[in-house]
Amino acid sequence: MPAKRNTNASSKGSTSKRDRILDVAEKLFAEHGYDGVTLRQIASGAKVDVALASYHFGKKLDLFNAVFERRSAYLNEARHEALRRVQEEAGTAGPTVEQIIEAFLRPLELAQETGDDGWRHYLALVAYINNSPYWGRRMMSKMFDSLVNEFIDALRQALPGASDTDLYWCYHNMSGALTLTLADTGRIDALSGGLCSSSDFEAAYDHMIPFMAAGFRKICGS
Amino acid sequence: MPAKRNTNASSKGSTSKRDRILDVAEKLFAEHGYDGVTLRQIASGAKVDVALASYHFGKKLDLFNAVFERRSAYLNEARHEALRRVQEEAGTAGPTVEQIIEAFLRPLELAQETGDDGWRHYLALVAYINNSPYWGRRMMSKMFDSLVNEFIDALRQALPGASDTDLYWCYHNMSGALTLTLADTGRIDALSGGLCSSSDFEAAYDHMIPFMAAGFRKICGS
DNA sequence: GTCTATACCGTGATAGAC
DNA sequence: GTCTATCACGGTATAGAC
Repeated sequence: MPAKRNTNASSKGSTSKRDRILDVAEKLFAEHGYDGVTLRQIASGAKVDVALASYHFGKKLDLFNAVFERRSAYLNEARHEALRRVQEEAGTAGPTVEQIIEAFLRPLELAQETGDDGWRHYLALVAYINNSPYWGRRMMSKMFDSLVNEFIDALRQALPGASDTDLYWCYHNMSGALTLTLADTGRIDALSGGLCSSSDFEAAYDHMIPFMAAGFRKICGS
Repeated sequence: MPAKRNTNASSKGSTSKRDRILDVAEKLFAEHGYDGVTLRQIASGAKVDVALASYHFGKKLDLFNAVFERRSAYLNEARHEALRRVQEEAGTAGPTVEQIIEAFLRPLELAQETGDDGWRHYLALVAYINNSPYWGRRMMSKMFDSLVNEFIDALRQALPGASDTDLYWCYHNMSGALTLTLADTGRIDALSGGLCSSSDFEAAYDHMIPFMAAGFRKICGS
């Protein structure tokens, strides 16, 4: 799951300055939030002049939006496609809850494991935004509501008789667990005394998918 | 679940300036994060001079820590007590997964519903910190690991044969869902077209508790 | 001890010269 | 595209009022 341009961190010399600004901004915004990062830190990390970020993107907020939007189309497409595939395979019966959740989540794991750190940082940034009362309200719906509602539609079909409020609350639970996974805070490492690692995305999703499916069935099952 | 001093927002005139600083800082840090708030905004909101925060708390970071710590002892005690109570009621058989999770989560709902906005803001701040790669690493363990491990011990007993890695990953899922609930971002409101509200904490926990119990049983069940 | 006024000095975003 | 200047704002120290 590569981005369109070369976003491999190991080849910084060959990426355009514009892309380097986006890469560094992505990483820093993900770790420190919007206000925790200065344009000077971004410029310094990208080895460009302070003013170049403004030249390419305008205001700091515009750069923030540019980072958030850069990978969104690709990601939405990958998840949409994953859902379409399980629906096609399942035929008229429709896919199971597990299959739908798998289609919702696995593309994220794949992105995190491409070896392109950019995807890890990007998804940590999505986690930051989704969990923020300030940014979440402003930025999540435009970018993700359409895709999420596709999945909720599929779940509604797989769980006949489920009320919409139950479906949305179950989605909320899944979204929260996913958000904390994307944030990759190292918390589970400390809590478990090193037994688990928040960077072990395979383990995270392997546990998340059946866990969430069971939760959905419990609340929304017939 | 009142704080020791008067933290009712409606009686600002009667609270000490020191407490007003904590109250305003709590609210602003929860919404905008550490770097998104200036001492001047806090002072202005509390209707005190800029220098007073430094006088009482020292550096900005010390104020941040003071806010984070102010309600933690009370909260940990309430949750510890809730666990102790279900354990006592259950006797030697030990409490069920549902009872343990209920003890873990309900005290938070109660705090959010006291009518004291301070508790809502405080818990949103905990959500901000827990989901932050930067702050989560630095602040969560010291404050919450001891309590969380009590609950994990109880769950280990209620789910004999469960591996510790499974238990920790299940806890991670629950913690993520809880974190997003505490953050109170209004996301579910927009997504559901107003059908659900992230401020409807009763609905949130009523859906969360059986959902999480089912997830734990699925992953850790015998 | 509690609190305010003010000053200091570094740093931030951004505009404009080149 | 780059460099520099600007000017507001940030955290914090200090002096002293009550």
